[in-house]
Amino acid sequence: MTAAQQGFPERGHDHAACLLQILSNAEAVCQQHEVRLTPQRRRVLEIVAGSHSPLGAYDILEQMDSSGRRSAPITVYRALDFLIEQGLVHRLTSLNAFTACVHSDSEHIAQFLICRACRTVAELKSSRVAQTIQQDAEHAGFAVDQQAVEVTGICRDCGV
Amino acid sequence: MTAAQQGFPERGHDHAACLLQILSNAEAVCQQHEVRLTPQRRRVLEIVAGSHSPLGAYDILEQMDSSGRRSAPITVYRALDFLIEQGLVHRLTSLNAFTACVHSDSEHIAQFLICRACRTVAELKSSRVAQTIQQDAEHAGFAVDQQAVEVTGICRDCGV
DNA sequence: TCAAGCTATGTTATAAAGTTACATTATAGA
DNA sequence: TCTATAATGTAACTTTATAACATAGCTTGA
Repeated sequence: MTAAQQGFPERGHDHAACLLQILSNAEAVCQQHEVRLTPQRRRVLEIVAGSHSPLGAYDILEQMDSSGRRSAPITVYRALDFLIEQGLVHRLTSLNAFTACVHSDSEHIAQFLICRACRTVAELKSSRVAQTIQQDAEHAGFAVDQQAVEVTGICRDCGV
Repeated sequence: MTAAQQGFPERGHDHAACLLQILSNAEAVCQQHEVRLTPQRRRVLEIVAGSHSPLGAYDILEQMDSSGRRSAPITVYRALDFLIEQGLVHRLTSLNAFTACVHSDSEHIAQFLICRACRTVAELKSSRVAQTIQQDAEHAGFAVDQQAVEVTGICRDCGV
């Protein structure tokens, strides 16, 4: 398991390596799902994965125009929709921002820890949390589809 | 405990009564906190509490202009900020919408069950969920400030 | 191989959600 | 009643997201 896969990334870890891993994983996932990781979608994933803090759609858009030509917002949103569908990117509703999934090699329900000091986001991936929500919701007669758990606070590196 | 206080509201329950309860509770809370529940803030709370499904800021805005004069969005956002601060209203980030708190007489961390069929929202108010998140986050070295748990699915009334 | 159908992208305009900055009015306490 | 603070008004604007329709690009089977 690499640094990126568990809790907060270590400061100064080899991010180029973890980016490569995310991309090669994405290739595999798309092949398995029989969908196309087009250059555009790949580019958006690269940009999102290149940042430890979540990016807004318009932040991504800015980084898209390499050749001076500006893409339209819809282009980014379409790519993001695709990536989210494949489980390669998560949307953080409380921030209106997007972050690359670093566990996409295995099924899971993620929770997000958002540090309000350094803006870094980690996936908690606690099955206890997921199960507790599932059970308590069920007990209230509610059939769960989707869980969105976003926790704001201060990460280890920023706290003291 | 009234219908509004536990799980999903019963269909056809006396909503006028539970609205009154929310408002009288709001009066009490504001008195206790030594803050002012002005007519404007009270009006916004009334509108939000009058709907079982969460309302967007602009939905509230529409219902504000009684005398034909239209208020500016900022008016609604300011009132909402106040109400959220006092714990009288919650914001559902995944919907960009607002809902009146039906438990504001006691401190709690809420989770939200959002029915995607009838759009109704219930507060789960599970301390197990809150504690599990707290513990697992702590274990990852994360100091929690705020939890946002929004669960989408199908409520008892809509599921068969 | 080429045409038909589907998938992806381009283009333009617009909707929806939220904020900034500054002026004015109301309220409470000295 | 004066003053400081809190609340509201007003206008413009930013940010986030989607709609509608046109074009291009793959792919698959006759």
